[in-house]
Amino acid sequence: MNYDKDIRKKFRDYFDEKAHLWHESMSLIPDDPTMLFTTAGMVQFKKHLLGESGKLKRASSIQKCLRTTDIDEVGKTTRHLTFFEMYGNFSFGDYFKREAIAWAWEFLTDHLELDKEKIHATVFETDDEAFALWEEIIPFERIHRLGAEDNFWNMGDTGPCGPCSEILYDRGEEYGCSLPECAPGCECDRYLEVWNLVFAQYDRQKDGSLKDLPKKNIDTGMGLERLNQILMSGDSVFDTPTLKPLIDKAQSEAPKFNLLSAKILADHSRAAAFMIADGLSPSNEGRGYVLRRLLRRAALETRRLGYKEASVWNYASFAIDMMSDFYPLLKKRADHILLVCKKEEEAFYSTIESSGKILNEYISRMKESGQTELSADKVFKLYDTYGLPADITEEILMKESLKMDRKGFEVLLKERSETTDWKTHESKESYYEEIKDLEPTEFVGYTSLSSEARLMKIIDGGKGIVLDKTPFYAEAGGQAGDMGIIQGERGEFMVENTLEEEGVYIHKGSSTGDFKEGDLLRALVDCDSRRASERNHTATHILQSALREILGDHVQQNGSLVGPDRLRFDFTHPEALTDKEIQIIEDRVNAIILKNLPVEADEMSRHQAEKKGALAFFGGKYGERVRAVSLGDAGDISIELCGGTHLRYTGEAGFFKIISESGVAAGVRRIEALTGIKALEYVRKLESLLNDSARLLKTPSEALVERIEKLQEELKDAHHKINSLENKIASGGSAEEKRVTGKDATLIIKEFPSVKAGVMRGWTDRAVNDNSAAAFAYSIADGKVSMILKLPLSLKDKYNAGKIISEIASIVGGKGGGRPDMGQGGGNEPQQIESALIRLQDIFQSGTDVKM
RNA sequence: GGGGACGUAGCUCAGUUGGGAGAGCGGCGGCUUUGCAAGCCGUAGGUCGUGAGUUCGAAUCUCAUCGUCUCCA
Repeated sequence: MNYDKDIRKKFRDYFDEKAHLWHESMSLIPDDPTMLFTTAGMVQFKKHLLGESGKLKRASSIQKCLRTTDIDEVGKTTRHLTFFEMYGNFSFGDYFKREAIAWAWEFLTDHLELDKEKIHATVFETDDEAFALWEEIIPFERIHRLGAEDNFWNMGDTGPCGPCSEILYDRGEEYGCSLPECAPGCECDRYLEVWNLVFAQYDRQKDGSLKDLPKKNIDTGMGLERLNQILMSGDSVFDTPTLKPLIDKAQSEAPKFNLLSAKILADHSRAAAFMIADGLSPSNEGRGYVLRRLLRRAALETRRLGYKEASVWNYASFAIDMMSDFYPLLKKRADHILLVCKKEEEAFYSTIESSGKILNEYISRMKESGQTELSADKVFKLYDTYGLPADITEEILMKESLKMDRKGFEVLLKERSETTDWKTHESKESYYEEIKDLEPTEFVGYTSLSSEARLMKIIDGGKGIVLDKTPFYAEAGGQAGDMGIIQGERGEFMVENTLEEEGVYIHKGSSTGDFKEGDLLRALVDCDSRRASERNHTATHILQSALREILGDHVQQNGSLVGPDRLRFDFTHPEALTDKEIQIIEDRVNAIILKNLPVEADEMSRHQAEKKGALAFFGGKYGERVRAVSLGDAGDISIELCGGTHLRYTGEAGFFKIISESGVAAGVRRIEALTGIKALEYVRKLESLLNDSARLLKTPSEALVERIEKLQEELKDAHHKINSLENKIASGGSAEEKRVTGKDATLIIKEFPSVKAGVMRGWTDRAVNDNSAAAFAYSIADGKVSMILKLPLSLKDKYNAGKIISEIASIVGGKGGGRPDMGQGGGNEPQQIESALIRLQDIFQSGTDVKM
């Protein structure tokens, strides 16, 4: 038996037979921005479990999941993983405890032939119903009542919750902790939790009390790796078909094998591959940071395994090969995944290098002062600010026969993680409560831009209205929602945006006049902005096809935004586009537009669309019936699954112009472009900019560049000339200089016209050098005095220029300072300059230093 | 969402309580030399991220802003 493949099939078949609707695994990245990742099979059915179900009664799935709460346990225990798959069957107000228990039992014992004698069950301490149901199957000694911590499930502080029942497998005493009290519920490895059956029967109120749910749900989850482990009698989840080969690979290839590192690497590289496949990029915040952390932890382990260069990608690649039978997306995006891994590893290595430099400074300082242990706060600073893992710090220190305060570091780390507050984005506004009883809106906007409609409900305090049918396109698939107007007999509603929730279209905006439910209205989409959006949307499809044609098939959509003003398209590509490439792409897109090819949208089955080779955006959700938009005759330019609205012929897009190309993340580029009138306006703006510039420079626009180059040169020349002239003025005209014979040296004083401080400095330098005298320069401009005093070497020990200038400056109402041989200062009372000069001469004549 | 650090020459960076914008590599010119990342001399190259403020004076201090790096469930 192929433990992996065959069991997947058995599971699906078993629940198919029990009339469950099979659901493909959803993305690891849920739509819900308050959730970091898909952490369980139920995430896909969250709405159904909350009682928002439509017709769906029974469902089953194998869901890819990611959990990082126990990331530090991975590899150390027999059962923790960050990425795992979960079998699950679900009932929404349909069957309940009896079936859930009986089927789980039947599947495990009849279909997978687990040893019946070794199966235990746990139930919530007060759940007599579940206990009785189990008693029909297994002897009561193997049924255990456990408390809320193990056997009561909550979705949140309020909402659906209920007791659960876990099926455990007794692996035998040799895996136990050998404590006398060892029993199901114990932390040790003897009783392995296989399958958790959740009986969602209550609705927790705000006051904490429990109310019976009108529709009770079943939510079950069984870890695929754990099940395989039992079936294969493996010691841990790493002894299963999707992880063991990665360990073996490390054993045969790594320069320095150790099992723990291999396990961590196996888990993390696999998780990273899946995350990237689902469109995530490493970043320093939110979900992207979790990916970065996984990749960096993996990279650290490759170092422990003796690798000297980036090699996580090598393991990710192997994981992709093993898993792409079930997750074809992995294979499809393999190049991109490996590229992202490599880039992130390289980034990690360069971080280590630059933070290593700082560590080296610490080390040389330690050696100077004879310290042997690096303090905890330094270790922490290196880690927290410069990204140098403590393990690497220790490794480097050890080479220098030094130590670090690891305990102190860990204390700081703990303090740190306790004080942080980590939130994901705010939950997007939901109108679910207000619209849950409404029928889905009929959308007529593919074929028409206006429609008679009946007002079904006014929501959001009058800022939203729902109709029975509408021509307004709701924000989806990157295309912006429509704007327009809804007219009634007693007023108008200006629609600013259109949203959709559960099939109900919500027109957002403001009303002038009076509306009430049941009114017959006329809905009119703003034609211009809709057309503008359509131009951009069709152009996006053309752009995608041109990119694939010109850059290669590795180009995959990684997000897009289509509004009336512009379009934005993100796609996978390893490097920045050259100007030449951008031009070729622009040319190609415009060529397709000019051919005026037909754009057609057809509804078909998903299977049919796949057969035609339609491109599906990887993060998109598609049901069984899909809409395929094809460009060109029989879709020879492109076919994409798309619910958006489009032009009828490509020619309607008008002029297409790329306005920017930039990077979004490693391996992901972003193109922004304009179509139609907007593109024309853009070019016009450039044109007038050019014309204005040309007019200002009094030159034909063709000669603009040449003219600017010439002007720049002239400007530079002029600067040089001014500089040398100012210096000449400064050095010449000795008549303006005043010489005062001091006690220890001559003092030369000179007044400058308004010039830069640099010129005065230059003069003082020369004056001091040529005459071995002290030099004082000053100038008066804009009601301010500025001055410089420079002393010859011979006065170095007796006089302090900084201090002298400080006193002189105070006379003119300012401050000053500097070094012993040179001081600068100034003030804003030029009328006092004479007394300042007198004081200065006084100092030199008397030979007294100024002490402050 | 919250901490921390950094933006100075083409590149890597230095610039020590505010007081002459620097080094190394690279570029260019010359000399020397037929040996692999050669040597010597000279030279150009900077809105010190951007904007405001404090000050006689800001790369340096304060605030804002943009960007990069990094840590945290």
